[in-house]
Amino acid sequence: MTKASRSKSASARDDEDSTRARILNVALQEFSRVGLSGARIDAIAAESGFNKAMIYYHFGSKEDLYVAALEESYRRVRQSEDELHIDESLSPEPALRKLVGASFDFHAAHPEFIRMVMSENINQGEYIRKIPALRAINRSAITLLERLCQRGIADGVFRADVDPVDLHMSISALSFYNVSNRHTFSFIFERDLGAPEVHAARREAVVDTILRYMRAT
Amino acid sequence: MTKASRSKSASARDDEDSTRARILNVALQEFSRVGLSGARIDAIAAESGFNKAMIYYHFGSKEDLYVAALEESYRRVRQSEDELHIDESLSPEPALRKLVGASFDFHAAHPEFIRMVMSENINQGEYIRKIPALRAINRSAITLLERLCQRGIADGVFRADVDPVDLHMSISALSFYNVSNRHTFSFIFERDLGAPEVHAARREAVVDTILRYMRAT
DNA sequence: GTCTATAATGCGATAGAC
DNA sequence: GTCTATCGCATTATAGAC
Repeated sequence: MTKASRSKSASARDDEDSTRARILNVALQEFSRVGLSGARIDAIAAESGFNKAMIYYHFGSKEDLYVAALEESYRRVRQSEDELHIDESLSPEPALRKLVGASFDFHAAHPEFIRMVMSENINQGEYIRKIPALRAINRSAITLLERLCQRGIADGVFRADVDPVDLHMSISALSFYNVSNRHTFSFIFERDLGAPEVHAARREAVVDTILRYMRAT
Repeated sequence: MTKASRSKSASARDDEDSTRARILNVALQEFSRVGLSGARIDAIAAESGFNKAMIYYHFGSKEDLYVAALEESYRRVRQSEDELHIDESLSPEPALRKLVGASFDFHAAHPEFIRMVMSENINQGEYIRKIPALRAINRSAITLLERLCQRGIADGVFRADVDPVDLHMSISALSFYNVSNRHTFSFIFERDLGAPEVHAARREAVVDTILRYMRAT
């Protein structure tokens, strides 16, 4: 959508939101694509249909815009996760199976988020530290796992000695790597991770890995 | 070591190697620290004790220098891996346990390699594709796993339906994430992944995850 | 709020001496 | 092979008009 095609009928407040939102959307794409140092304000201006002055008017600096984009991408993750309701009526094993599969699918569906996180780790977490709100946003995932573990332990189907944060880390690692390292892995092992059969097989392996890890011995 | 402190007594050929090697070392650090777009030729020149012209004389361009650094960092990985001899006299389970632990330790010990790989995935693998030799370098890891799987299946301790590349991917994912996502994860979950107890516990969890995955049912 | 024009500097790359 | 000096463009950021 070019700037010319934007509706001009909204209120001033809506216009302001719309301008900010549009710039933020484009910025998120750009930072995700090439990282903080690789991103170009010129490119964000051109793609958003505004000029550079507008970006500085709304966001102050390139770094502040990056922080806003980083926060926005974590917020979207949370929103997507909230839409996934792990039914408490499901028994623990199928519930965990569903949750791990959803995590794998989510990562696969949001490469731009994975790239933002990679970027920020390249930055050694310098900017995420400026957004304390992100802690609360992410820790709901742990609460969910804690309850699930408790139910599974009570039912005798899960082992009792697993730390939920550790479990979360394993699920994330297996889901994340598949997207984050796609290019180098695909090249080296000549296996196209994007191919549907490969993708499906990998999904099964990941779910299976976690389920076996949790299974009471 | 500053340029002034370098020995001047070596032959011309040695000097050339030394110059190239020194620039390459510094470049590897710089690219690993901030990625291709974040790296500064000025910084590499200053840190190596040479000037920019020397870098262009030996490597041609910033991108060519990056490719050389990328190749060098993969070569070092291989070298380290070669030093790990998985004793064929070990029975399959202890051997796999040792191999996974070594992979975890290796990743933890070489954050600069992990950062190079992250960087290159941000670049969508554009530069690694120019180094076909890297395929051979990495696939020896698969051969090792294949033999190990075969022995374990023959002994009846490993399941028979696991693809070695898939297994390699899981081991890498769990080892890699621990380093690659250290900053964001540590911040969000307020768990210092660098702390010795946390590190050791995570190592155990990773080894255990893979062992349970492979165990014959 | 939004634009054009431009300042100010950063940065990859090279010329030319030794 | 190595240096100094500098080119030339890219890029962040701002001034000032509307």
